[in-house]
Amino acid sequence: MATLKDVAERAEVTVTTVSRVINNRGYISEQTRKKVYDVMKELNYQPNELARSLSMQRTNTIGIIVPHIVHPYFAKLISNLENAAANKGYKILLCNSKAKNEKELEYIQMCKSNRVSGIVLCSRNVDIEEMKNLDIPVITIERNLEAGTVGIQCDNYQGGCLATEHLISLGCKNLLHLSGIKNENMPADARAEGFIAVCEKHGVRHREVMATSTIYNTLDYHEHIRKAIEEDPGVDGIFASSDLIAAQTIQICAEMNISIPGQIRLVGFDDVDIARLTTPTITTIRQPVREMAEWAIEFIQRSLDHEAVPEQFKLPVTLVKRNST
Amino acid sequence: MATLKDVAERAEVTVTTVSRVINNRGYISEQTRKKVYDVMKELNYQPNELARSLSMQRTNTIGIIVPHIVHPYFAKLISNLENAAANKGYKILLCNSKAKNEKELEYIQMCKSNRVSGIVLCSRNVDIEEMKNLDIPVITIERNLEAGTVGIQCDNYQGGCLATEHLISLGCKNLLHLSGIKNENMPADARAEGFIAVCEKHGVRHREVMATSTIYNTLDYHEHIRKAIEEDPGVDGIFASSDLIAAQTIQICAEMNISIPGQIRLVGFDDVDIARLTTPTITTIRQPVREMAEWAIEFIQRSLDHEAVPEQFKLPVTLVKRNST
DNA sequence: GAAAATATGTCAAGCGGTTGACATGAAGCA
DNA sequence: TGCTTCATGTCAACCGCTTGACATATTTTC
Repeated sequence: MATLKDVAERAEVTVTTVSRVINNRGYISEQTRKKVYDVMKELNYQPNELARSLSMQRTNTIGIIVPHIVHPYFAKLISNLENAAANKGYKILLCNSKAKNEKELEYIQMCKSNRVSGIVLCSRNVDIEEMKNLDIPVITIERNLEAGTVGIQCDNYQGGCLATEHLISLGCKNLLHLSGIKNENMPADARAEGFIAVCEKHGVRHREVMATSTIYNTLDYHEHIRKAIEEDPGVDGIFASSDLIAAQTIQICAEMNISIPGQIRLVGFDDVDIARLTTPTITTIRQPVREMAEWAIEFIQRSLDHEAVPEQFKLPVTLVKRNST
Repeated sequence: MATLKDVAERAEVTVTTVSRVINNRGYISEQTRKKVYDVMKELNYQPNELARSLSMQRTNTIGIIVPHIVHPYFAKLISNLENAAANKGYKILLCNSKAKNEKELEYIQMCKSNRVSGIVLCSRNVDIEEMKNLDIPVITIERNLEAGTVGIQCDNYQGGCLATEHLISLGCKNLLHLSGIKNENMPADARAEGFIAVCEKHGVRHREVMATSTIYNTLDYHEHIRKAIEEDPGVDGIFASSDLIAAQTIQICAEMNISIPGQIRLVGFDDVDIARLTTPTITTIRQPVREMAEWAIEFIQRSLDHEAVPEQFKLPVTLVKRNST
C-alpha cells in the first residue's frame, strides 16, 4: 500500500507538504494541493489511521458495550449510536458482553488497549473500581454507575407512572407489572416504583412479578408470563417493562384465549420496532433513544475537550397509544 | 498511561525482555515472567494496540458493513459475526451504510485506512471496480459480487422451493409471493425462482409482488401488503421473503379479518426472533446464520494465511414449522 | 569438559505519520 | 527598498511497540 512518502516522491514535494495538504495546516498553493490530491488518487492512497492515531495520541473510535445485540432495544440503541458517532467522524468498536462480568472487563481492557476516545457502556456488572484508573470517558446508558462517570437514562419513574395512569384511566382495577431483573445498577427498577406509586395513589389492586437473570439472558419470558397470569386470573391490565415482554404477553394471552385489549389491556416499554409488528400493536412508553445516543456521543466529545458534563442526565418519556389498550 | 518502557524500567529489565514476555517469544524464566506480569498489573499497563498493529503490520479488526442495524436479520447477523470474531480474537468495526452507495464506499475506505484484517460486506451497491485494488479480503453475505471476492449465501432457491412445497402440501391453490426488492446483486431473488418453479411444477396458480426500494429503506411494507392482498382476495397461501414482511402480513390480515392459518397460510424467511414473537408464530425458512457468520470469519482468516477459499459458498436452509401454516 | 540450551541484555531500525524549528525564495505593497 | 505574507523545503524527534543481530552469562546434558 502506498505511504505518505510514496505520495511525496511522486508529487515531487516533501512529506511535510503532503501532511500539510492532508491536515490542512500551514500555507499551501492551490497548485500543489491539486497535484498532491491527484497523486493520492493515482496511487489509491489512504492514510494509515493507525500511524496517525499513534502519532496524534488520539483515535476517533468509540467503544460500545452491550449485553445483547439481537435484543431490539439494544439493536436500536446501537443503530442510533452508530449514526450519531458517524455524524461526528467517529467509528464504532462493537462489543457484546452477553451480560457477563468477565466479558465486560475483557472488553473494557480491549477498548483501552485500542485507545478508544470513549466508551458507551450499556451493560454493567463491573466493579466500579475497574473504571477508576481508566483515563477514558465512560458514558452509561440506562445503567447506574456512581464513580464519576456520566449516566444517561430516560425518566423510568415517569414512564412507570404514565403507563399505570393510562391503564387506570381506561378502567383497569387489577394491575400486574411484569418487571425485568432486579438490579441496583439498573434504573429500570424505577418503572416498578412509578407503577406502585400510582396504583397506591388510586387505591388500585396491584402486583409485581420479577424475572430471573436466566430468563433475561435467553430473552424467553413465555413460561414466566403464563405463570404470572395463571396465578391471578382476574388481571385486567398489564404493564410490561419492555416491548419484548409485552409481545410475549400477547402470545400467551392468545394461547389462553384472553383478548387484548378486550379482557386485558397491555402497555409495554421502549417503543422498539416489535411494538409495531405484533397483533395488536403495543401501546408503549417511548424512550427517546435517538436523543440519548446523540447526547452520549456529545458528552464523550465534551469530556475529551475537558468541558463539564452532567453526572446524571435524564430524558423524558412519552406514551404512545396503539391497539393493545 | 504506562508504556512498555515504564514497565521495563520498573521491572529492571529491558523492553526487549518485556516484549518477549508479552508475545511469548524466546527464552524467559518463570521468575522474570512473573516479575514483569506483576509490574504490568501494578502500573495497570495495557499494551497500545495501535503501536502494536502499526509495527506488526496487522490488526485484529474486522469491518462489518450492513444496510440496517435494527432490521432483525442484520441484528442477528451482526451478533453472530461479533461472536465468531471474538472467539478468534478479532474485534468488530461496525458500519451502517443505510443501503446508500456513497456511504458504502466511504466505509470501505475507512476500513482500509484502519487496516482491517477483512471486511464482511452485507450491503452492496458499490461498483466492483472499487473492490479490486483493495488488498483486503472481502467476504459478502447474501450478496453477489463476482470480482474475486468470497460470497456466502444460504440456498435461497431451495428455501423458495421448501416454502412453496409446504404451502401446496397443505392444500393451497392460489399462492402469493411477497418478494423483496429486485436486484441482480441479491441472491434472495432465487427465492422467487424456487417459488415459481414449484408452482409451475404442481400447476398451482401463483403471483409475485415485488417491493420498491423506498419500502425496503423504511422497512414498512404494510400498505404494500394490503394492496397485494386486495388485488386478489382469493389468495390462500403467502410466501413472504422475510419474517419482517410476514409479521406485517399477519397484522394486515388481522385488520382485514382474514384468519391465519385458517384462510391464508403464511410462510416467512430468515427465522429471526420476531418469527417467534408474533401471534400466530411464523412458519419460516431458517437461514443458518450462525454457520454463515462462522464461515465468514474463517474465510477471512484463510485469506490472510493465503489459503484457498471458495468463490461461492452455499449453505442449506430448513423449514421451521410454526403456527402460521 | 565441551557443546547445547536457556536466560537476558544492548543496540537500533522500522512501522507511517505528525509536528516544531528553521531556512529560503517569491510575490505584494507601502 | 524593505517588510510582510505566502509557499515550500530540510531535518529530525516522537508516538509505542516489534524484531533481528549479536553478545554474554549461567545451566544442562551427554
